[in-house]
Amino acid sequence: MDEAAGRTRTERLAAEIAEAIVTGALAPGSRLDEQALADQYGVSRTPVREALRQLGTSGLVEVRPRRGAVVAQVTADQLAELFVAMAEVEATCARLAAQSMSPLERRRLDALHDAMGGLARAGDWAAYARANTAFHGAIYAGAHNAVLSDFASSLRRRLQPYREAQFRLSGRLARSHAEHGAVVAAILAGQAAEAHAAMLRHVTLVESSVEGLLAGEGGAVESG
Amino acid sequence: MDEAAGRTRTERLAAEIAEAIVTGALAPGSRLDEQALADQYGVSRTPVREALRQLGTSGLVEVRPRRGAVVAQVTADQLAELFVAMAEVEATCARLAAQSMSPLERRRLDALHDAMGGLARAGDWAAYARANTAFHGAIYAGAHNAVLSDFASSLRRRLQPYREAQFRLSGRLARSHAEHGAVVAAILAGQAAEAHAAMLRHVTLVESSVEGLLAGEGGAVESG
DNA sequence: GCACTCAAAATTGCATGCAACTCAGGTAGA
DNA sequence: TCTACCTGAGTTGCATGCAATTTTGAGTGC
Repeated sequence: MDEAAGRTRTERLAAEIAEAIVTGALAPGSRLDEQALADQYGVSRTPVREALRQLGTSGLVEVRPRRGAVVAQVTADQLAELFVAMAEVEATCARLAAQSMSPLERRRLDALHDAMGGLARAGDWAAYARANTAFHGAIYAGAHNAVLSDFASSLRRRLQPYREAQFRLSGRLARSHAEHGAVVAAILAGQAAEAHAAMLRHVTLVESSVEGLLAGEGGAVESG
Repeated sequence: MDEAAGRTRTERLAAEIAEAIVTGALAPGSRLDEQALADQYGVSRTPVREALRQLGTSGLVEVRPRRGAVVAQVTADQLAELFVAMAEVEATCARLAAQSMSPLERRRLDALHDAMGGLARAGDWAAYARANTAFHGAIYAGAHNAVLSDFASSLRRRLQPYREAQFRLSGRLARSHAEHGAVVAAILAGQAAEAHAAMLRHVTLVESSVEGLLAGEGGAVESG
C-alpha cells in the first residue's frame, strides 16, 4: 500500500525533503538537483520542482531562478533574526493564550507541564524535546489565532535543528522546565503581560544558549 | 528580449494573479482553472500550476489536491484573526522600531508622517492610502528584522482590499493620522511599550472600522 | 417529483521532451 | 601570464501528452 493515500506526490516529496533538511540529512548549502531528487524518490522532475517551490516560500530552500535550488544557508545574522521573530511571536501567543484559553485548555497545559517535569528530572532529553514541541503547540493553539499559530509553527520548524542540540547541555533541561513554569503560572492566572514577558525571556534564553553552542563549535553555523 | 528580463514566467504569473486577487478583479471563491489561466496569459499549464502553488503557501489561493484551486475565501472569523495577527505583529514591529531605529530612520518616519497630515487635510484618500503603505513599511524596516517584516507585509497585502475601503469614510483620514501621531511620538521618544500599545490601538481601530463597513454592506465579506 | 446510479466529459497530477540559459574548461590574443 | 571569448556539457524553464480522479448530467427506480 502506498502510505498516505489521497496525498499527491508533490505533498509527500515536500514533506520528505523538509524532513531531510530539518533533521540535517541535507546540509545547508547543498545543491538540490531536480533530476537527482527525482531519481532518488522514483518520480519525475515535475513533482520535485513543485515541492521545491513550495519549500522555497516557506524559507527552508532557496530557489534561484535558472540557477537551481539549495538548502537555505542560514547566516548568523539571519539566525538571530529568526530567533527574535520566534521569541516575539511566541510571546504574543502566550499573551493571547493567557487572555483566551478555555479552562480545559488551561488544565491540559498544566498537566503537560507537570509531565515534562518528570522527563526533565530523568534527563530524557529526546522525550523532553518532543514534549516541548507539544507544549509550545498547546500555547499556539490557546491563542485561538490560526494565522499566528501557523507562523509560529513554521518558525519553530525552521529553527528546530538549532534548538534541539541545546537540550543535551547538562542543566539546560531543568532550567527550561523552570522557565516554562513561569509561563504556565502567568497563563493560568490570566496575567497577560506577565505571560508575554516570561515567554520572551524563555525563548531569548534558548537563543543565547544556542549561540553559546554555535560559538563553541567554531564559527560555521551548523545544526549538529 | 522579453520585457521583465531575468524573471521567469512563473514569477510574473504569480505576481499578476496575486495582483488580480488583491485588487478584487478575481473575486474570493472564484475557481482558478489552470487551462483557462494558461490561455489567458498565453503560456502552458506548467508555470500556471507552479504560480498557483506558490500563492497557495502565501494564503491568497486555496489549492485542494485533485480538486483545483480557488481564490481564498475569507470568512468573517478568519478576517478577524488576520486583523488580530496583523495588529500584534505591527505592534511588535513598532516596539522593536522604538528600540532600534537609527536617527536617520526616525527623521524620515517623522517627515513622512508630517506629509501625510497634508494629504489627510486635503481629503486625498487615494494618496493617503499609498503613503500609509509607505508609513507602515518604514516601521517594519525600522524593526530591523526581515522575518517579521516579511510576515507583516504579507498580512498587509492580504488585508489590503478590506483596509482600503475604510479610508473613504468621512473623518477616518484625520483619525488615522492622529493615531499615527501617537505611534510616531512613542517611537521617536524611544518609548517601546507605548509604541506597542499605540500601534495595537491603531490597527484594532482600523479593524472595527472595517467591521462596521462590512456589517453595513449586508453580510457577505466582500472587498468593495 | 426526488434520490440514486452510472457513464461521459472535464480537470488535475505526473511523465517526457525540447529549447534556453548557466557555468566550466579551454583557446586565442594582447 | 593574464584577460577575454568561445564552445560544450549540464541544468533549468516550459510545452505537450497521457492516465487517474473528480465532476456533471442523463437516465432509472421509487
